[in-house]
Amino acid sequence: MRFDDRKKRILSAIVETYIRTGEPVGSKTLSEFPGISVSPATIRNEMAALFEMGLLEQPHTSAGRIPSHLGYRAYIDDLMMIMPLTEDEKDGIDALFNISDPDPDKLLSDCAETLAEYTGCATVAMTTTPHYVTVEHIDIVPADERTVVLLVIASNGVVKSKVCRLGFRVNTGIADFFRKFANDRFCGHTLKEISAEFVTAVSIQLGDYSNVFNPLIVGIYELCKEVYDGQYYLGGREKLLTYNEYSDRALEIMKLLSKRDELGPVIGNNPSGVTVFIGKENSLSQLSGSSLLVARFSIGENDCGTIGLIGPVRMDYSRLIPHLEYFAEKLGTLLSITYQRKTGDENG
Amino acid sequence: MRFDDRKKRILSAIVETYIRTGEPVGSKTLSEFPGISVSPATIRNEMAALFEMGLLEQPHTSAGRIPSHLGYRAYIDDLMMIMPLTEDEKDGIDALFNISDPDPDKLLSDCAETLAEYTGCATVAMTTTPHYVTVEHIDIVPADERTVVLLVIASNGVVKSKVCRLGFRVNTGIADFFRKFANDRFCGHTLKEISAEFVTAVSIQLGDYSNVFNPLIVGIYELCKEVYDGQYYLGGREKLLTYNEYSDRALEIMKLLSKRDELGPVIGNNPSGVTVFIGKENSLSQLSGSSLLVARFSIGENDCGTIGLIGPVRMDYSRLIPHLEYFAEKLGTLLSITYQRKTGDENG
DNA sequence: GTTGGCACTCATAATATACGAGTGCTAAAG
DNA sequence: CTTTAGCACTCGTATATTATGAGTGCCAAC
Repeated sequence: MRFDDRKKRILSAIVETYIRTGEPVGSKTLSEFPGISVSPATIRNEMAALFEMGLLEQPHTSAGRIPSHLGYRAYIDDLMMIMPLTEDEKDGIDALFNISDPDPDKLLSDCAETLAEYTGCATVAMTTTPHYVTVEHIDIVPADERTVVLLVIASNGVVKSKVCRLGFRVNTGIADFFRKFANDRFCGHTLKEISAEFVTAVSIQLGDYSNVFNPLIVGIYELCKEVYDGQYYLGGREKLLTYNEYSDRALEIMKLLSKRDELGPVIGNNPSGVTVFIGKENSLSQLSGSSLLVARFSIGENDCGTIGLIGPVRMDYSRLIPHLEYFAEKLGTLLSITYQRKTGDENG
Repeated sequence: MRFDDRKKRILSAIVETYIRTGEPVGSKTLSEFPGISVSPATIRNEMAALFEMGLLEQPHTSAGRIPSHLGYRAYIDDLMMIMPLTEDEKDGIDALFNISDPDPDKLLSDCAETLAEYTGCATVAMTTTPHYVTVEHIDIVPADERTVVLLVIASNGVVKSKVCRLGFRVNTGIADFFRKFANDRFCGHTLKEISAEFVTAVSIQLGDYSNVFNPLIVGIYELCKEVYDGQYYLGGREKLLTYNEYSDRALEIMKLLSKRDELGPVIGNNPSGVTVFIGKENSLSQLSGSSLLVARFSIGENDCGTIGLIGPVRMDYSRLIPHLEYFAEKLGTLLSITYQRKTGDENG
């Protein structure tokens, strides 16, 4: 049984119609398609063949056909026509990101929200930090009599700060001492290395001052952890409620999405470009009724995070895939404004 | 018609049973209540009286009664027995907040999430900044060749920082110049005053350097705005899906909650203690099927924010009110660890 | 004032019937 | 060999009908 051209056209028509209407597609409907000019009976024969090939399913005897997971897969891999974004569409998306001086974290959470609004799907946005990233510099800035701001700058350009209140008055001498101490002990170490044990070991080197400086040491640990863990934002989870596929599963999925531990590994380990997981292809059983689209984004050559869409299997792949791709690209571009590392160019 | 003791006991029993079961309560069920030892017929007479008084409603002729909004109001204001939290319960809540060195913003968002988990309601947590709060100090810290960290310290003790990348190399001279300039222009002004116009006016005073320093000036503006706007966090919106009251309204309510513009004013303007809005008492029409509990929290004497619960009108007020109150109290205590202002005590 | 008795209401569930979209198969036409 | 019309069959959905029972309101008796 050959997967000939007419079968392909019929499968495409079924997938596209089902995505649009949510109703099983029958032979009569298909016969009215422009590209398919044969009688319903012929189409029924073809559909029976496609069913044999595992590309279609039948909810019940007297209903039309819907695509199986394999059917979607064939459609996405071979049949679908991806429409490149028009310049107008690109401009529209660009306008959503029109912020003068984006804070990287805020940019990412905004992106999750915007992407959800734009696609009607739930979204995830997360960053990942490579294992080789090290602490490049630590600074401590007296801000108030008993308040300092602690800074950790990582080798990938990420800077995090934290306000620490101390039990004693801070003068420049103390600040200078601690700055030197902290930089000596932490700089050059990878973020991954800086565990609770590592920090304890450093702390005891302060001897009698160990207790006094403990809030600062802990602060450095927390900042390193924050940088290494990266961000994890969700957007538009409530969008799922608009699909009746989720009428009684929405709560379960919404809970799952907020579990970074579960979703993070699934989303974070993907090649560049857009990857599609259709229904049962998802490793998490709770997602078997959903499709997951993920796209990695990068700053220059450095892969640094993922954005993802979660929606019903019956989602508009041909529209969403290029849009997700463009969002990822845009995000990388915007982040590189903030994260471009120092270059040889030193004038200005 | 007197609102005598037996009527009160019957109303209480109806409210409590309805809250527990979600089903209209009938005379037979009530007759089995320990505190009510009269026959169903007598109870029916009393219920007819309570209905006349507007305290009960009847979904249809052959169903039991449910409390009207007035009925809930009477129950909450006069009849309900508030159970003070046991020490065990308090310890349980305290344990949820067991963080060594809380970041204030994170503390608030965690609180929203924890409170939702604890109560099964959707939650809001927000801070408000009084109009009189001023900029106390601005600092600029070179962190990297072209990177500085900008700090704004407000007179209420809130410190916010932001990383700024600049188009030129920063040395201590430039940093010192800008620090002095910024402090001269901004310190002492209320956060409210620092508008876009104010910032533009300051910027042009830099003359030829206006463009060069613009990212920093804008950064200060954004930080001031961030402090003045305060935080707004939501928690556990998906909890609403567990109540069938929301079966078809969940999306609408979930969208409403994320609109800070709409909910903020309603939640932010309340006296201290716990305030209860039952169903139609809410000024937002979308909340007419929900009840809203809000509690203000404060640092020392300074009122500084609100936490709120949103759930079905049929919520367990007698349990939730004291719990919300304790959460607010706890939050104030924990925040005061971070936000305690400098005192006369200078040793250490 | 309280209670048992009883007819009445009405939401819910269960059952029966009708409808129709869509199929698979067969046999005839191309 | 492919395509198509015809037709009996399936089965989910919609509609109508009936039964059930929880709960009420009212009345007369205690």
